[in-house]
Amino acid sequence: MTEPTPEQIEKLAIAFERFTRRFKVAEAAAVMQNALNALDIQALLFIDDHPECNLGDVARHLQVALTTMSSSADRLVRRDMIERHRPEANRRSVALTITNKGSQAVAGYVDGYRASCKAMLQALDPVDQTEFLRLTQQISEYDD
Amino acid sequence: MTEPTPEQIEKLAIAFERFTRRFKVAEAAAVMQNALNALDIQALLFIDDHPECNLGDVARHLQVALTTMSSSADRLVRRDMIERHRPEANRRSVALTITNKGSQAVAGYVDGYRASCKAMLQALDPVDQTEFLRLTQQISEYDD
DNA sequence: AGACATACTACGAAGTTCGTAATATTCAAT
DNA sequence: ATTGAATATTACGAACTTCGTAGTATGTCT
Repeated sequence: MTEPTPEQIEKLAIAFERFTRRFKVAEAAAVMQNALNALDIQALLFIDDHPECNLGDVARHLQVALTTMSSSADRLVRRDMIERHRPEANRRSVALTITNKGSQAVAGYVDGYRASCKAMLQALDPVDQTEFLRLTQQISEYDD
Repeated sequence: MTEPTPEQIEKLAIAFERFTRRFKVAEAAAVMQNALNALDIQALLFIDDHPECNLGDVARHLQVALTTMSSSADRLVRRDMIERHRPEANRRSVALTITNKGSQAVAGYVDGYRASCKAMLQALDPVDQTEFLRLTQQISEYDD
């Protein structure tokens, strides 16, 4: 692994700052659409991916206090996005599952995210598209 | 300008999700360090880039209500990160300038951001580094 | 059964956002 | 020079979010 030059890092920082703005805008739009805040959306995405997970799991993943997650769950339940229920196996915990309405919200968010990804790829010609994809994957798999 | 395939989009979405997490963590760390919230940090970055700017400029750029920006400026002034003063040219407005302490906070944030960029580039060999940089710049310049 | 750990909820304090209204200043006519 | 409208910000308060403390219910271990 060779050290990237400061100039390269600088250029990447500028470019990255610019194209991640697109994603922030997309996320903000998703927030507006369902009147959910950023935390609640992230929680919903996690619950969608981890059915029957409990509050502690989500709080740990999102690095917020347990009570904060409890409030978030309250809001999501109130909006019919998720359901709480006590599993017989361990009745101290709550199992969180997504509802149809919650799934739709997730789908909406994911669509927005994909649209941003698509817009990025469309800036490139086909050869560069596959090249960019390869490099991006390599970076995402490289765990320091 | 060819349509990317759904598979490509899907793969990019997954990879992108993963490597942007690094930036979120870096930003969260910056927030912790100075006990500033995300809005205040973004405001500080803008003020650093636009000395003598006024509240409206910042509010418009960050897409928040003017009153929200006023509160943010209160907090930044209270923490000695910026200074407000009334320019003689137009005494209705306030000119915002960064202080030494504010500059240090910006430098800390920028360092964190660059470190993330560097970590990304280090996942690639030198040839791919320049290639990735080229593609990233091309995307950031497209449709702006 | 008792002691302790686990998983969550209730409540309240502190902080953030933003709408409404008020203030100060500038500009443009009259 | 004065009035009126436009501009730029601040004061205030309502609604909401986060999180710490304390409490409840359940599980585990001896």
